[in-house]
Amino acid sequence: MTKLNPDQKSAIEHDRGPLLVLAGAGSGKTMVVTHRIARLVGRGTPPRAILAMTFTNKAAEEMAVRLEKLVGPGAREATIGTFHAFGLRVLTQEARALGFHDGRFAIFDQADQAGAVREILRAIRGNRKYDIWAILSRISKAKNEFVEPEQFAARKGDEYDDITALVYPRYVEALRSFHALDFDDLICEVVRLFRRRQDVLDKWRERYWYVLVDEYQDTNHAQLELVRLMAEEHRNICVVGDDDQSIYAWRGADVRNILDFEQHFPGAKVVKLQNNYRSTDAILSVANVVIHKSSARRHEKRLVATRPGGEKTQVVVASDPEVEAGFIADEAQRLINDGLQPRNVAVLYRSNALSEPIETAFRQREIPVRVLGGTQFYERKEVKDLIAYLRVLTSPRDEISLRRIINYPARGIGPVALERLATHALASDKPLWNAVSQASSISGLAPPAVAGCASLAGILQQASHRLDAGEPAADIARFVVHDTGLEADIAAGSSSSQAAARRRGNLAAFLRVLERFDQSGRRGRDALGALLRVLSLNTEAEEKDPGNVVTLATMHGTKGLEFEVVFVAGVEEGIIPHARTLDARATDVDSQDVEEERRLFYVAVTRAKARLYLCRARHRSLRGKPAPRTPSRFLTELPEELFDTREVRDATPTTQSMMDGIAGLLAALEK
DNA sequence: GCTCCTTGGGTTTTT
DNA sequence: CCCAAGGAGC
Repeated sequence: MTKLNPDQKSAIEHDRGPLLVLAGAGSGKTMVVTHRIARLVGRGTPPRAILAMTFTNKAAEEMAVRLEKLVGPGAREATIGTFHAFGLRVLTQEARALGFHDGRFAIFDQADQAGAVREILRAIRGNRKYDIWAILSRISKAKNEFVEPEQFAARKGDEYDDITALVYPRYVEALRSFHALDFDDLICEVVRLFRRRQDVLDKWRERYWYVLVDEYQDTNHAQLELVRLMAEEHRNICVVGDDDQSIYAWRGADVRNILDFEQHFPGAKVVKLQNNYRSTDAILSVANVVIHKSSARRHEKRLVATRPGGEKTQVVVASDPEVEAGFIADEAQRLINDGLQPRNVAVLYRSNALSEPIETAFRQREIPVRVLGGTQFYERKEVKDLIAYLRVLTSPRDEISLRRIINYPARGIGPVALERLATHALASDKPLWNAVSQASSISGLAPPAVAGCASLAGILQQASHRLDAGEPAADIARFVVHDTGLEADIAAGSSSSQAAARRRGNLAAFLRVLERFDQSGRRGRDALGALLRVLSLNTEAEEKDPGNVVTLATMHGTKGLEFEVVFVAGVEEGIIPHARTLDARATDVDSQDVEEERRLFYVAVTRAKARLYLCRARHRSLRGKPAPRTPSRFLTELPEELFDTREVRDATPTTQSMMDGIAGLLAALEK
């Protein structure tokens, strides 16, 4: 795509001052961003003065690679990364200004956050069971809007707001005492720091002359504030995004950021990229119908196809998910046999739980696939367990990690003993870890618990000495895995030898990550702690070269990607739109959620360049119970002339021969 | 008091 | 189908 259209040109050549690029799907967005940076560099801006923030690691990676192709190795001087990575970078460098004088803080992922809330709920002794995620989502929303616990409590709300008002202050306090930051803090704490320390803010402002934000529609309020602080002086802020692809409101994203950009940054230039270079007209017609039925407030725009004609969309109705998966794999196989590259095929679904039959169907046919997302590598239990041990080493105040491993593998420290340790820690105003390492001097602990504490403390202290002595992290991790009995527990605790092998494989993969870290020559507690923090942002597994394989992914997971052929599976009411957005009883819904589902479907449709299949099953078992399924409203809304429908039924030999048998019987009767 | 086993309840998307 | 709370043995 060497020829630029006038809109692309004006976005690239815009010089100074705020710029909003409304980049429709497939309109050459990444090209515009990278060319714009390249042009700045070409005209004398040093790459290190450029800050480009994205939303996902994948997008950052993509941008960095493409920029390097344009401007050469100098591009590496530019700061390109996710908002959270940038936040971590600032907080790490400014650790002293933050009160983490030793720099030994942990980053809490969602599981850790949930653990903290669970502890708090237990302490409150609520007689009711609460949905922890609903509470966390409210806390997160409040944090991102800089609503302090007191202000939150002063507001009136529903029952979940009430319980959140109780949990929120304790949650903030808990994280502080654990020396931990959650994902939201990585942004919010930077904003707070910049607001309170003009000198620090000035330093970072001077460093970055130009600020770019990709996928701007996905930013939340705190991110807007960060962008404002970084850019309000020189006002060289360029944001790129598409409100029609805003699909992260559930995570706090506020689409008003992109809708109101011109108010936030007066005098902004606005460029709309509406030429679509990706999809055929046939596919784009479907996309346009989907998005124009939206009732949400949007920037008015209409994608115009540059590829006329094209194959009609196929709507596929299968009897059940296995048949659906079988059809998709067979059809993919057929297209691949006709010369299509596997890497040009993707299968998209609403939630990871739907991937299983599809993955199985591809594997049965020996078509190579990669499954994006799913249980993230660093969230697998065995990996998290080992990480928890290492986090206790590098950040001993991280009580959530300590609680995770204090009695795993089992070493005699049961709930009662743990409670006693915690009480003792609280009374002496010391971290829980101190209580564990001095368990023998705590009265009222059962002998097995004392022994367990001694064993745990012994292992960790030995590991700690080795760490300080400069031993490689991988060796220390191997020591921990072996001496704690983690290794033995994997063998004993797995349901099958296959499962055990897989878990061992995950551990081995994590050890390889540590080995690579060791090879970089970095040693010691603080270096390992820094690695663990970076890893917690790096949720993608370590596969940089996927090879020539079919992609299986959630609709969220493929934003920004494109494929010749796209299958969307499970286009059923209750899946897309998801039941949770339709169910009034759900604790977190509002009416905008269905519109977000629509945009999500739109994102899925616009991934396809040449062929689009929208598949659904008539029956699907959810949670073990089989249930009849109806087509998604996004399907029934489509005018009939835009697609062809085909029905696929189970074609297993038994069914087939039964049909043959009946046909034969009928034929005989005819005579 | 701890561990194991059973039971029962709950499942979106991701930095 | 997988994790978290509850009940019986050591």
